[in-house]
This record gives sequence, structure tokens and C-alpha cells, in this order.
Amino acid sequence: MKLAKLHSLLADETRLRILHLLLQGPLCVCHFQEVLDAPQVKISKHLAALREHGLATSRRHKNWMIYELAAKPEAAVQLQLKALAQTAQTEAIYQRDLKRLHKVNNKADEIISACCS
Amino acid sequence: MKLAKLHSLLADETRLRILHLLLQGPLCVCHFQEVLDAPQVKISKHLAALREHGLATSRRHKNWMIYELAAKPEAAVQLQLKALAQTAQTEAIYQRDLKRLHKVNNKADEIISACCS
DNA sequence: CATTTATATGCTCCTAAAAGAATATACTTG
DNA sequence: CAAGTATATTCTTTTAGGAGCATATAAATG
Repeated sequence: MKLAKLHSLLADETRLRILHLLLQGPLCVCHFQEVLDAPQVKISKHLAALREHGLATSRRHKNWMIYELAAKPEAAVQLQLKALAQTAQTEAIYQRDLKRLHKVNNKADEIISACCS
Repeated sequence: MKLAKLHSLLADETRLRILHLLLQGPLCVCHFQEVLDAPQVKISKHLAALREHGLATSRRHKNWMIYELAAKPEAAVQLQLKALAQTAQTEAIYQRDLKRLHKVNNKADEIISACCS
């Protein structure tokens, strides 16, 4: 993928937040909806964009779709994920998302364990 | 600057090429026009965008405008410039730009030395 | 097999941003 | 101070992408 295209994928806060959450591990679509407090269509479309460009993969588990970061992304993507992990520490919204993720985890342990099995 | 906004600045190949050239040192607008083979308006606008968002600074020398990377960019920007330097090594267009920059340098030593004085 | 739950897709609307033409500004030099 | 050179700005057109509604698909469950 061309570098400019990669940046355009990263030029949307929702997708950045999704990627940042994925750095924590695999997640279901419903988790993103809840943590990001965004409608299902929006989440689904952004996940599709990440998947179609090789940043994430998805697999079905029962009738949940589980998304995770691509196992061996190209070098430029790896660099960007590192940068995201680092920069997210300094922006409040990403920290807020982490907190909300943990709450969701607690509320929905059964789904989480389903996700990761 | 928000991370998504930063990426949107980097989501344009012309701006990426400009930034990559700036990693080599200060340059005049006319250099970008020649190396990138792009019209003056286009270059000028993209430089303005980089300047307005704190990635580059400009100063006048005679009637040339000399652009250079900001001295102390915010951390996220620094990370991105590093990533750019690295990723540009693997994309042909940035290497081509470097070659053309050196040709221009040879042809226009008087301007270059003016730029850097 | 009908219904519910979870997710994806098609379509439309709307905004942002890129490109180019024309013009303006700033400085230099004769 | 007139003319030339280098760069910036304004205005318009065009295009890409995000949002949301409606609908489709896929699996689970009674």
C-alpha cells in the first residue's frame, strides 16, 4: 500500500480508536459499538476499511465477528501501530477508551472469552 | 494537533514528498516545483498547509521563500518524520525525488547557497 | 422453519479538500 | 519607480469520503 493511502486510513479518529483498542487484543464488533458509543453501521464500515486494506482480519465465532490486528502487517503499518501506541498515551480520548474497554470486559466476560477462544 | 488531523496532513503524496525532501534540509519553493514537477500553486498551497500546522517554517531570502522543517515539532510529528524517512526508502517515488533533488542542486548552486545562508 | 441477534451492504446526502485559472503581493533590479 | 521574478491568495469546479437510513445476510435458538 502506498504511504499516502495508509495515512488516509489513519486520518479518521474512529479508525484510530478502533486500531488502538485492537492493540489490546481481539474484539467483537459489539465491543467497539459500546466502547466508542457509535452506531453499528459506522463501526462496521470502518472495520471493513481496515480489513480490506490488510490492517485487520476477521473471523466468525457463533454470530459474532471477531476482529484482530493482522498478524504480519507490512513494515509501514507496523511503524504506524507503534506510533499510535505511543501517541495515544498523550491524548485523552484513547485513555478514556481503554477505561471503557475494561468496564465492558467486566460486563461481558462471556463474550470476551468467546472472542479469544 | 489531534492525531487524526496529523494523519490527514500526511495523507497526500505531494505533502509527503515535500516533507521527505525537507528531511534533506531547507529548500526554496522553486526547488519543489522542479523536483516534483508540479505547478507553483499546488506546491505553494501544500507548503502553506504544512506551515499552518506547525510542521514547517518559512523565511524570506531576497525574493525566495525558504522552507524548512520546524525546529521542535510535537512528539507525534517527530515520530511521523522518522517513519517517513524509513518508509520512503522502500517507495520508488521518494528515491526518484532524491535523485532529482541532487540534479537540481547542481544546476542551482547559487540558490541553494542562498537558501542555507 | 420462524424469529431473534449480530453484522454487512447499498444508496443517498453532505462536507472537506484537491486542483487549476486568474490575480494579488512582495521583493529585486535597472 | 517601472518591470521582472518568486510566491501567495481567491474563486470555482470536481472528487473522495464519512454519516445515516434502509435493507440484506448469516448464524442461533425456540
